[in-house]
Amino acid sequence: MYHFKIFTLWGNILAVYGRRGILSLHFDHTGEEEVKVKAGGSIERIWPDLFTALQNYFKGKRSIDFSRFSVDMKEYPPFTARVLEHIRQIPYGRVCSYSAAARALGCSGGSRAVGRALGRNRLPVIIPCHRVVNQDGCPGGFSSGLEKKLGLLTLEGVKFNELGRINDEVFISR
DNA sequence: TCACGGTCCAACG
DNA sequence: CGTTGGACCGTGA
Repeated sequence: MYHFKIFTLWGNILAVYGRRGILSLHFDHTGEEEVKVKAGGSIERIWPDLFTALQNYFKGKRSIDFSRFSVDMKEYPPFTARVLEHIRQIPYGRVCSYSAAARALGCSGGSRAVGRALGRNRLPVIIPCHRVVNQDGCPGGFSSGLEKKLGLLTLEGVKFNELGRINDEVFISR
């Protein structure tokens, strides 16, 4: 298992990387770990790319796409993994509701289960769980702090109307 | 089994 | 519109 630190406008991020792909991202990382990149693995080809993608993303560069990075989902329970893989397809600056995601996975009525699954996401931004919101356009919850969710959505240009809701056209499905 | 969520819906006022 | 109570579903203990 490798790990390395990434410097962004939103602070330091620690990325943990295994043989199969990225395992987790940790925000607000203030530790002093050295960047560890062992020779011979595939990581040194991947990480400069991830490094710049994240830097550009937090600079506010539009439509940054993280789908080319391989992620390791082996540790997630089956439904959770399916939820995470599914919501990975939500494009930059768009959103979808918890219930629509549940429905798409053949689990209509499982909106709370979807929320619970998203709360276990160890790969924020790369797996954009902040793009899943309540059906009525309200932001919904975020286990690591709602301010972060609002910040990420705002960074992507998502606007909230006077009632604090996201308008219809931003949704890919409801 | 049971309790717990990043929810949803209908029924109020 | 805002609030409230109950129902729904996957996990982990």
